[in-house]
Amino acid sequence: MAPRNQDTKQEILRIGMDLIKRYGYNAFSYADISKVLEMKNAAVHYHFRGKEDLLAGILDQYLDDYVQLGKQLQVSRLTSLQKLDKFIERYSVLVDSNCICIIGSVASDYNTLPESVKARVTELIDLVLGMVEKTLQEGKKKGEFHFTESARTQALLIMTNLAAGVQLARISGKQDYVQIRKALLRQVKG
Amino acid sequence: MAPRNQDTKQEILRIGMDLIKRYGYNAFSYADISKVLEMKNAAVHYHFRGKEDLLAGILDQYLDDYVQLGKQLQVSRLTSLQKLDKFIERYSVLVDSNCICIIGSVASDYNTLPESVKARVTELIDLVLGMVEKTLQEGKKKGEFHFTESARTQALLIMTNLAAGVQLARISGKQDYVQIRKALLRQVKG
DNA sequence: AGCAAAACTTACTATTTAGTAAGTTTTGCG
DNA sequence: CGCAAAACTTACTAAATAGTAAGTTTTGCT
Repeated sequence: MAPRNQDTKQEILRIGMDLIKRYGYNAFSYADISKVLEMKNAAVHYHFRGKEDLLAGILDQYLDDYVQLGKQLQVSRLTSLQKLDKFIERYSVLVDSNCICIIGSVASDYNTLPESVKARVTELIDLVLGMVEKTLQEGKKKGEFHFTESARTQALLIMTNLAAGVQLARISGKQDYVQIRKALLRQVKG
Repeated sequence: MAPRNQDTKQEILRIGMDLIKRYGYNAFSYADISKVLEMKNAAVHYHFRGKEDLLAGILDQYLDDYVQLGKQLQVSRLTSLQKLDKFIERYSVLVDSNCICIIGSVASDYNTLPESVKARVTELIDLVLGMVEKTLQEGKKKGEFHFTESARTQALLIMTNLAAGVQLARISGKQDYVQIRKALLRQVKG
């Protein structure tokens, strides 16, 4: 049975995020969400005035999610490699669920996004890129990593490999993603 | 003035391709095309029965385009590096025109594409990936390149760096793309 | 010039879309 | 219990969408 009451807003966010990762921002409607919840369109509008607000909510939650992950990693005793792997693991999950990453999804639709959310997309990319860069920097200092590019550039390379890697995997299969994953780890390990 | 007659079909393909690279398959309509041509919706339907057929036509043309490039490179006296650069140059042009590559665009929308065109997307990826792989292989044999991954894997890395690189560039600016471009060239040069 | 095919326009349809206003039910709280 | 706010449903718009059928114009060819 579909959840009710206060959970509904969270459920809408969850379903919306899944739809974006699966089909993209321009390919889902309020009806898609309300059908899953066995509710009416207007119920979704009650929680989020418009699709614009819904997207903003989804991005905000995703931002929070990554801030959370960042804090977790900071207090953990994981090696830099393990931290990087926790990040990469998120992409592997996407491949197995036939999805692409939110960043890649909204980036592809960027020119069609409402102006009010574009800033959030930039913020999200800065956050994720910063996290990877920091982990790389730290790992290099500790002697775990041995890449020659700047940490920022190496983070860019990893991000693009993964983002496009999951996009490719939906078409040509998981094997290509696996190869990319292995190769980028070899790159940073040196 | 908008072109007429036999050129119209080609114009529709050109405009459609531009719209896919700029906004994505799900974010443009027949009206967008007919407006540019100063014609009616039905005129576009005369040349392409449905959006599905239009997409198929666009992908076919893009396939032809790449086959052409492949032949050109084969008979040319360019070094492997110059060949690779001709390929990369296509992505630089995209960045400057606020577009992403067709492959990345349809890959992001893959789950929403009509079944009849999915095979063409696979074909396109195989073709492009094969071209890059071949160039890398050839360059390594000639001593121009010195990468350690298999040519296939290295081609995958380059493709994903470029595809996601142009997606990223629309948001965070050209500078990131330029860094990626430089770095991937350093990678293959060894 | 005449004619047939090609290249359109006119005039629609059915569906989906985001969104709204007003009314009803549910829920938790004093 | 009673009541107010929260969480919905009902019942709609208005606009955009892909698509179609039938009629008109344009074009190239003999």
